[in-house]
Amino acid sequence: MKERLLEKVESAVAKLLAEAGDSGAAPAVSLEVPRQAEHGDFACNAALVLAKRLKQPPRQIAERLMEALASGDGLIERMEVAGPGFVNVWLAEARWHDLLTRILAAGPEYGRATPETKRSIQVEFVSANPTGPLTLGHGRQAVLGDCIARLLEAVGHDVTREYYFNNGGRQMRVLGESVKARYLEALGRAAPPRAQSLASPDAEWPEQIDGLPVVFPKDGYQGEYIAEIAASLCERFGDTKVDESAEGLFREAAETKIFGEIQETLKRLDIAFDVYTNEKSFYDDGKIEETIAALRERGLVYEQDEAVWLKATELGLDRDRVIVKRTGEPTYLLPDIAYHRDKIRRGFDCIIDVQGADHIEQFPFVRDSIAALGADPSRIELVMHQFVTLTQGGTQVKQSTRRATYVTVDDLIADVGADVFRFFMVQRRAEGHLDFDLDLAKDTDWKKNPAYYVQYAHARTCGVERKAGEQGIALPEAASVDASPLVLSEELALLKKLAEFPDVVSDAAAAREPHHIAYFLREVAGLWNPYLQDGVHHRILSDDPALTSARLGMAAAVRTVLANGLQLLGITAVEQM
RNA sequence: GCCCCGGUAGCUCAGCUGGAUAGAGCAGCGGCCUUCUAAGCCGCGGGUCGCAGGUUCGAGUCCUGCCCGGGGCGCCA
Repeated sequence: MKERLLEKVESAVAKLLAEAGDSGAAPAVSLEVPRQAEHGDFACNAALVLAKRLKQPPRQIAERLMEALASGDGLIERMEVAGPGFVNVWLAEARWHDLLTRILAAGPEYGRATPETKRSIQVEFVSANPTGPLTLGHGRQAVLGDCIARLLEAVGHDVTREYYFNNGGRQMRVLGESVKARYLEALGRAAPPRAQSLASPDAEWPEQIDGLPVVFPKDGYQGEYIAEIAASLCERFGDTKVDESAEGLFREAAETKIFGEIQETLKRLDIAFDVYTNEKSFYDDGKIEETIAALRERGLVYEQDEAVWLKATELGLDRDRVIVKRTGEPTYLLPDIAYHRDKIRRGFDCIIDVQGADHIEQFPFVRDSIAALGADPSRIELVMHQFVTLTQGGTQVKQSTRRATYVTVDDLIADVGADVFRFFMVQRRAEGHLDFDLDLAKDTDWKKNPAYYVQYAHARTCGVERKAGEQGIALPEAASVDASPLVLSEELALLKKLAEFPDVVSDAAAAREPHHIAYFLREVAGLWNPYLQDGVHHRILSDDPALTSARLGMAAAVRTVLANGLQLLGITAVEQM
């Protein structure tokens, strides 16, 4: 519909340019759905864009554009020149009625697209190290990354979801030490540090308490889950592992257990990764050495203060960075460069890193380093997101990662369910802070909850269709539905809204911004729920068979769009509530 | 001090890569509705789009400077 109109506009523009003897490339013109319905179904800015090229007042060009657009093909109902030189266009009602057939025929495919060039895209997200349960920040990233992946799939690309985690560094060593300390404490071989010592990094830290050594690391993981892992080791092994190193059994036991739980959490959110990559593998297969050698060959590496540095200033960055510490252990940066190099080599056309605001500083170093090693940096994108705050009863809920007194993704899923969780996490644009309103999310009467509002619109539609079935009314076939009885303004408004869906999807995919889908669905539900509710002025199931059939067709079209949109957000399109 | 992200209605936020009179939900107030599934409809109030310049036919949107909030600036990840 819009495409047909756009084609007409483009050829009209070409005609005007040709008449003016201008053989240059035609400028990009847009067709927008105006904010106000009085401005037509579409507003075209072509005359404004052309004004300079043709050296004529925009309104005058708009008049000529209208003449060029006028033809008897039944697409356009009427046009007007408005404002500074917009051409407002109203399409013939019958064209909107055609749309209904198209939506019903497309079904689950409506809104999906086939790209001009199919690309292979990797989306890396979550990537939390297995040191504890997923936090709300991870939860936001999980939903964001998965929705971006779903959008890219919907517009026809090959998508790989990947999770990268670090299981080699200091963090994991501290994890092992924390578990071992709790193990020894459980066996009475060590004393737990005092609460006030744990509360603050500056607090006093006695080496012994009541004659027992304090072995818990100062920056150890304080969460209850650590003690639970230790307790299960006690149960399995008794005191036979007191001499085992923290690096070995304890670290591995913790990693296995915690990573398993993270995967369970992701499963609850209906998120499945295709590939898990860990840092250790790059040590094992020599990619770390290879990367450092390549950087060295490019003259980007030097040694100073017994450490190995990356000469990032030579790449135009603001400072150099250590890539191998004095201890001989690489920093996080080096494996990250090796990892991204590996991604490029795996042949993805596009690599999308989804990262939290605390990680973004790292990105230019990685990107510019692998660019220096010959990779095309335009193939790597960063999608950044800000943190999540939790509000309950009008005040912020305090989160402390250090003390492990934070609300986890699992906690919230248990409270509000995966569907509401996903909706709330994806409904804001990523660059902004996200305020998770717990009261709203778990509102039991569901009056204000936007997630339920959309789901309900879908369920309610299914309800009407069920009722039609009970009354022996056949649901219309896509090919045979006659939508012409749909003449009410609210019905046409709905059809026009549904027509926007494919554009909304492709724009959201191109911008990597799934929140547009959430807003769009809210708008559709905002038109549809009132329509259904007002069963006095317009009932779907009426005495008039033609009208009933048309309205059932519209209901099916709305249901289709809601279901397809919810699918893009990974939210269940429930049939009954 | 430097870098990144925000600042739009009482609150939480959209604003489609520069378009017309800046929108939604919630909260408040006043009416109506009782239904195909409850969560419905209409109206009202509420805004110097952080501030000041600039770019142009046109700026919430782009540029510059400043103010406020968050995050970062490690031989942590």
